[in-house]
Amino acid sequence: MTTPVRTRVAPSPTGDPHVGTAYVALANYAFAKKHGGDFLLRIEDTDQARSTPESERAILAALHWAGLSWDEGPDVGGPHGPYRQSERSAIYKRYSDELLANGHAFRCFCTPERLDAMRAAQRAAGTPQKYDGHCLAIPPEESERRAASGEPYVVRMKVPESGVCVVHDLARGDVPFEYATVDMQVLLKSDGLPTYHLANVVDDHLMEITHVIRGEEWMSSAPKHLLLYGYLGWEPPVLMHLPLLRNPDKSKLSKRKNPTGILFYERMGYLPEALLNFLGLLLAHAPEGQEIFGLPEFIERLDLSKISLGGPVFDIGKLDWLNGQYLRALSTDELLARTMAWGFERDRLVRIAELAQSRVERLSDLAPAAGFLFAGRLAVTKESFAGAKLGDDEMRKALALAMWRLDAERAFEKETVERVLKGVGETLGKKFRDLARVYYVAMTGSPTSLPLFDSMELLGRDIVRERFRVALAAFGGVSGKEQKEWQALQAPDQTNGAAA
RNA sequence: GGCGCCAUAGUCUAUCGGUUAGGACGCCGCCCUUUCAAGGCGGAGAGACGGGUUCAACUCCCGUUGGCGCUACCA
Repeated sequence: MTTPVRTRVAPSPTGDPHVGTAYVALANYAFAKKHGGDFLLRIEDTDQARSTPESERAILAALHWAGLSWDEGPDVGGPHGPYRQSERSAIYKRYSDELLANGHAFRCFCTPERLDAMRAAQRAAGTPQKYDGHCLAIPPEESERRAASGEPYVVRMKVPESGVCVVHDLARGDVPFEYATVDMQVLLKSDGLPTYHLANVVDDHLMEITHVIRGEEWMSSAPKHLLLYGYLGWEPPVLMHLPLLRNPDKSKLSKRKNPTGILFYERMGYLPEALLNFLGLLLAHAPEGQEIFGLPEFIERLDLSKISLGGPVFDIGKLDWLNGQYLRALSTDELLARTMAWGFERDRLVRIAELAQSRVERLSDLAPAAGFLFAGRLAVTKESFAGAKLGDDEMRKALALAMWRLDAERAFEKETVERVLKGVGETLGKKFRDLARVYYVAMTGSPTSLPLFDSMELLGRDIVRERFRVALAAFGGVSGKEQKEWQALQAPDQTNGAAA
């Protein structure tokens, strides 16, 4: 081993921490450790519109909760920083300029409208959809002049017109791609920030990443990346594409069909070591039995070149079994300590007691009244909703809109919940009073319970989302068509005072 | 549509030319047990299809079908 192995996970902070991120992180972490190398975490926040600091914090916290740690990263620092791409703009610009100067890239002044029209025409003609090279013909001087005059442009990479790019994948072997099918990817957006492709290649090189282990969705951009390494005169890392986690119906794991948030599993009461073990099972399987193992053993048995390439279904049933095994292996003291830390902290108990106090007549009433706050999924059926003043479709709509709109909120305090739920009432033209019963049943399992908004805050976003999903499923779910129609329903205007 | 990846039971997988195709989850049954779990024991259940290559194919090759991904100034 001449150069030390270095791997990384590079999440984009655009949403809730995803189990897929933990899966990729685990593979990278274990691979690096197996070879005595370093694992680092980099934040890919070049999408200004969608990236948020809250999401970044949540992702780091969730990965730490899962039991993963990194040698370098935005929170722990390191010699190759900064580890947040938004803080590295000048670096990308420099290489973009170099590519421009070398003639490996060119400025493209095409408007979004022209590109749309171009794609529409290509679709109609049935030809491959890719950039047509319109701005390739612009002479360098003119390109310079137009850029200097302030005309908006992007930088695109050039791609050979013919020939084949062979991608060496650690698990799949050689995968050939015709250059003719590779698009002239945008490297630098008109806002001056890089796209994933440029930032990724530059950072992986500068951070001395030796093995890029990432999701299979990147497979088809590998030729672009390899081309960039070549243009920049750099040695490309070893590539390895991991199969994607799937829903039970084999589609790519999505939160519409499944809980995908790491924090959901935490709130459901899964142990991090069980979740990691479960993910590890999808990456390295023991020939004979022995499915329960910790990180050290996992590192030892991992062999990415032998990984099973079919996308594995994220089988929650198996996770349940595994988690049960871990729970039973705990001493009673440990089990109790873990349970207390998980959902019975004193502060939380105090809040619950405050909510319940006016509703109890005996001390024995308290635990039953608050039970739903300590449960995971509720056993609600369509019958649970009987007695509401709304029709089935109205209830489904009320449930679905609340779920989607809550998803879109950054915060999850009771005020947020109240505003959103009441807003749904306005949208539907219903008194919130009539909607409330539906929400009570979905959230607490009963039409009468502790105050709704406080309870939802206490439950937390992940459990709330799952309860909405379960309630909706009890009604048969929402069709794709309905989803489109309903999401188009105007949310109450924030300017009309509701937010004040 | 184009390009690419993938294909063993419902699910996760072992096998790397010669096996009664092994294990785990789930399911079913039995045992244990005041119930229910847990635990123990047992059972049902798989090589997508069609061609090759070979003495021999789940395993290698080709095709078909199916699933998935990519096809953005998102990652």
